Amino acid sequence: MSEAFPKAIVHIDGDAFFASCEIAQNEKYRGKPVVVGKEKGIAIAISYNAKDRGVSRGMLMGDIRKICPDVIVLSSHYDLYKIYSRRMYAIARRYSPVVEEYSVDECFVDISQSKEYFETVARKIKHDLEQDLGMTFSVGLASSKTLAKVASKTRKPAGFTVIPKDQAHDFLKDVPIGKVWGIGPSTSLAMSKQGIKTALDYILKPEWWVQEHFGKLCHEIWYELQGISVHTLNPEPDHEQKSVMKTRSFKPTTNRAYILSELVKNAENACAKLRKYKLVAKELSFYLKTQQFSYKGSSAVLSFRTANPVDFIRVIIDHFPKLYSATREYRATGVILRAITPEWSRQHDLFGNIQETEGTENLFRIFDRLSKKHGRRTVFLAGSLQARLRDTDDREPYERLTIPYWGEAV
DNA sequence: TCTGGGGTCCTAGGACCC
DNA sequence: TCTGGGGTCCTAGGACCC
Repeated sequence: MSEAFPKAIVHIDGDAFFASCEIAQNEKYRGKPVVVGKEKGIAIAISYNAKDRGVSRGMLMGDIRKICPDVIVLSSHYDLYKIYSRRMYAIARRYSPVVEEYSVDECFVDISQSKEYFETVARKIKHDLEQDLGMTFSVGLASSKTLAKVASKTRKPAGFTVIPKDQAHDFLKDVPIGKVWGIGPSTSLAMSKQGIKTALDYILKPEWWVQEHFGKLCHEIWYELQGISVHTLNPEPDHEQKSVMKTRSFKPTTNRAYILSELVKNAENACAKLRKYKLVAKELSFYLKTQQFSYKGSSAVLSFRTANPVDFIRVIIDHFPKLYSATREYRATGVILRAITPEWSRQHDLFGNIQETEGTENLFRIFDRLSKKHGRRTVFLAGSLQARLRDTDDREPYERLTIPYWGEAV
């Protein structure tokens, strides 16, 4: 323990992580401009080499080829990135048991218990990561998570930055308040109205003032930026997921039937994801997003757990009239399933709802298998047909079959 | 980043109950 | 009957993150 580091937190950030994983797998790509996202037609991840050539996130593949003809375009392989991610966590755990798996390409490590100099340990972690994984990492060391994040961001890629507590002011005077972890556009705007431009401006405000003008989260950030740790690491290996969501944007429209069918499709896809991971859900919320980016939503709690879209679609159809206005243009819908538990935990309820829903759920499992065999979503509910027609260029005729009790499949 | 998709957490305000 | 004050639970929506 020292003055400079009452706690010692390391933040590790994989540089251009998805692209770096691809390069680590395939040495022939090293040093070349690599872009991941072929399947979506836009750049999801960009190697630093490609970044230097002017490629940016979200850029269309067509435009990328124009400015960078020798670009290597790859599809994304999330399973591969997960493997590298787990290796990253494992390497961090060589140095401390307290590792927070923050995201696929980032983690925090609390090395406060280390006997060596903190900086030496942090450098070793970085060295091991780069040696073993064949890619670079940006690493920050400080006495709080937020400050460690500021540090790792300071130099990229392959940066190594240390912010001792007593030097926080020097670093923060050049950090725009909106770049701080947890301060988004809205808070950033509110702060600039109060004359706060940089992170230093912010921590120089007295505590009472911060509490009076901003919420709990900002109050915590105020401490964190001074190097006083209030955000403890969450070392739970893989805390289970709390929600599953499916959303999709489309060309602005007022077409009621189409919007409803988008919702049905999202519900189907969300349930397919539940079934894939052998999960069931009890709560549903869904929303419509207007052209002006405002949201109108609704939610409901079912009396039983299910992965059957029909159960959720019933609710959606029920609530839809409350939300939809014929005079508004909409650009997206979303379906969120909450209160998620593993399938096997499902209890039978008093009214035997489980039987009823299990019957059709098995049907969906058969559909899942058909889809696996014959390509994505061979079979789906007629309610989402309109949403699906948009996706296919080849209007091949669908065959409809009517299934008793819950309507038509196509 | 004139704006994609998948997540988490916080909070204002209504409903309901003393 | 009208009234005040306070607590809890829930929902809808906001804000942020990667």
